[in-house]
Amino acid sequence: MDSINIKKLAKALNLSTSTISRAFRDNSDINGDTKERILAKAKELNYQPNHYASNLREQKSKTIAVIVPELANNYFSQAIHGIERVARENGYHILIYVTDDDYQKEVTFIRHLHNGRADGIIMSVSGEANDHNYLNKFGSKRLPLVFFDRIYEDIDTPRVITNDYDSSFLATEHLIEQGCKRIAYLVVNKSLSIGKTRMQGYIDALAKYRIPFEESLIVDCSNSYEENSLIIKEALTQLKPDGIFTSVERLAFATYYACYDLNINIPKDLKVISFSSLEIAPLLNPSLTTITQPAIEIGEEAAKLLFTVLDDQANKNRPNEVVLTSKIIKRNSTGK
Amino acid sequence: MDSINIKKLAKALNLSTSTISRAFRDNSDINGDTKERILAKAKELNYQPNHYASNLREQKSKTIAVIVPELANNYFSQAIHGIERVARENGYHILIYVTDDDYQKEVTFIRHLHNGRADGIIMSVSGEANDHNYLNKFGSKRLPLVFFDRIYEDIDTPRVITNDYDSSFLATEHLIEQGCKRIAYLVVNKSLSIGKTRMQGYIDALAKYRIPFEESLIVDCSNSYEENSLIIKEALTQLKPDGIFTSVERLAFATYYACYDLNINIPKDLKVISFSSLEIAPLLNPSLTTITQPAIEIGEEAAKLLFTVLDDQANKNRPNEVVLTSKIIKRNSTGK
DNA sequence: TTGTAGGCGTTATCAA
DNA sequence: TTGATAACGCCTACAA
Repeated sequence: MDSINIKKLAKALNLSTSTISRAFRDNSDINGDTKERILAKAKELNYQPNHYASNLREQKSKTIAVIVPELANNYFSQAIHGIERVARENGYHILIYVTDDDYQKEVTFIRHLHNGRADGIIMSVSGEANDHNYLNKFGSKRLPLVFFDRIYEDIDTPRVITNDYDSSFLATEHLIEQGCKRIAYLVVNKSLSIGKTRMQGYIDALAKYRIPFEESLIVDCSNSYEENSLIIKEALTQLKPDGIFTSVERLAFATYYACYDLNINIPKDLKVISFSSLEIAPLLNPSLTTITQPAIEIGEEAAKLLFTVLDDQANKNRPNEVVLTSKIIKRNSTGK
Repeated sequence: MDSINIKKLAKALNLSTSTISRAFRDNSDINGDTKERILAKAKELNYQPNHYASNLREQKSKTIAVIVPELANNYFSQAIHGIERVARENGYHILIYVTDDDYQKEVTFIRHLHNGRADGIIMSVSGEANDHNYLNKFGSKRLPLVFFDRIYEDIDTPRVITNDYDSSFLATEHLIEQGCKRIAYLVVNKSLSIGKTRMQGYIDALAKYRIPFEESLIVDCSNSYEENSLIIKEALTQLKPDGIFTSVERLAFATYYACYDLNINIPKDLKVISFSSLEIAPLLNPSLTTITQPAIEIGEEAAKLLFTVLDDQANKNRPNEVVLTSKIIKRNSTGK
């Protein structure tokens, strides 16, 4: 074995391992010269304290795990970017787990992470329709956990969310002001809290303008591109809406494709607004009116919140909920 | 300390720690009943072998590190998705590092990773203009490393790339066939190998059609959105190209924005083709002709290649280079 | 088939 | 200021 470790470095310098160790720690009593000598030699030999040994000894990993439903999505990649930045600044590393919206994977990941691999978890959940109680099974041993965006309301843990209700209300209102009378709401799973909250804004905005709520205009979509394509085309031809509000970005894309195929003109025949973090929304044909969530900032806030908890296990004086504000950006897809 | 470990589990079951350990390993001699009893109790008590202790003992981490220049980019998030999938299937976890195209960060990450934290590295490089030799400093202790997309040609390590030269040649040829006579090539850093390879295809295609190569039509862009906007607008007004070929996705977006501002009609006044993995290229205004790299597959191949190396340190019978094929998808931005 | 014991590389405690 | 030593939790060679 030719790899370098603290013992070899100690021998090379005629010092003890404890002295070497001290050179790498800040608060230790150590002679300045000795420290420099050690660090110089360490650099020369490419020595770095073994991470696993340190972790084992110190019982922490300086690592946080990020669990997301999907990656090929502007929102989540931006959020991860934000998390990565804050983590890095704090000397932490991030592990990425993608559930593909599979509840079982989420459970497996979370269980697994409780083996000391991570000090904390940031998660956007996948299993709202399932049993969340598995998170309580860990009791006091549960890792610090922060939710963002998609959360379990019945689990008591800090969370970063956006003002979805308000945004949905305003989005619906915007469509109404632009002349829409039959507005369909496209959602991936309406029983999920994020779908529900966003839907409530839609319902209440309709009420404000005394537009009767029609159950059939709530279109429940799936995670499959092909299925959604069929569902949306059928909705467009059967329900004949003049406005569409989609709760997630990819349903807006699917709507665009469907309209291209069906020769429906956006915005003349149909106005479209969507939750989306797509940076090139202005380049779409037509440019897409969006409710834009501050994705990077959400990631940053989630990471900061987690670090607050990590720094401060005892003291519970930390916010339990951070609410960020989304912006409606009006573009041509809802023009007159 | 209320946390569970192998000793407590052993005591709870009146067994020795070695027996417990064996229950979690596949190839060990252990009584079937005992094993079941142990696993059941482990589940009950939420016990999992401590990852850091195992790693320390076994000298491997079952973790691979992925280093990319940026995350908010369809290409890289798709590639990571592919890597994640293959890693997961092999029981590996992935750590993500984003360099923001900063060479120094790359060096720091790589150095750091050599402390045992990861068993291997998959990287798309950031520092082609800099000194790559730092990678050789590790000698035989260097972690198994696989490059994808952006590589250092002078470092001997397996790589996954696409047929960039051919694609560029065909892309340029396509523009010529569509009637372009003055084709500008937009690149982020033309001294980088990926820029160079792609540029050579462009140059050779021009030559085939006896179109004189003009140095000024190579437009060197930056990483800043604002700067690029200025550079591209100036190029459009000064050079008056009738075709633009961009070596990376975001330069195509910048070109679109510039054309909107300058009232240049794509494709009538200017035809645009770009390397891009954007799934919604058909939804752009106008729909964008792309050279689409198989990003997810690239990630998968890179991961597979790394696992080949990990499984097979001694035997050098593994491919050193995997070349995947990109597809040109013709859309309206290069229409007549 | 199960148990005992030593060591993976580090750091904290204590003594020098 | 430095050194010796024990311990973090696990795995494996060896013994029983």
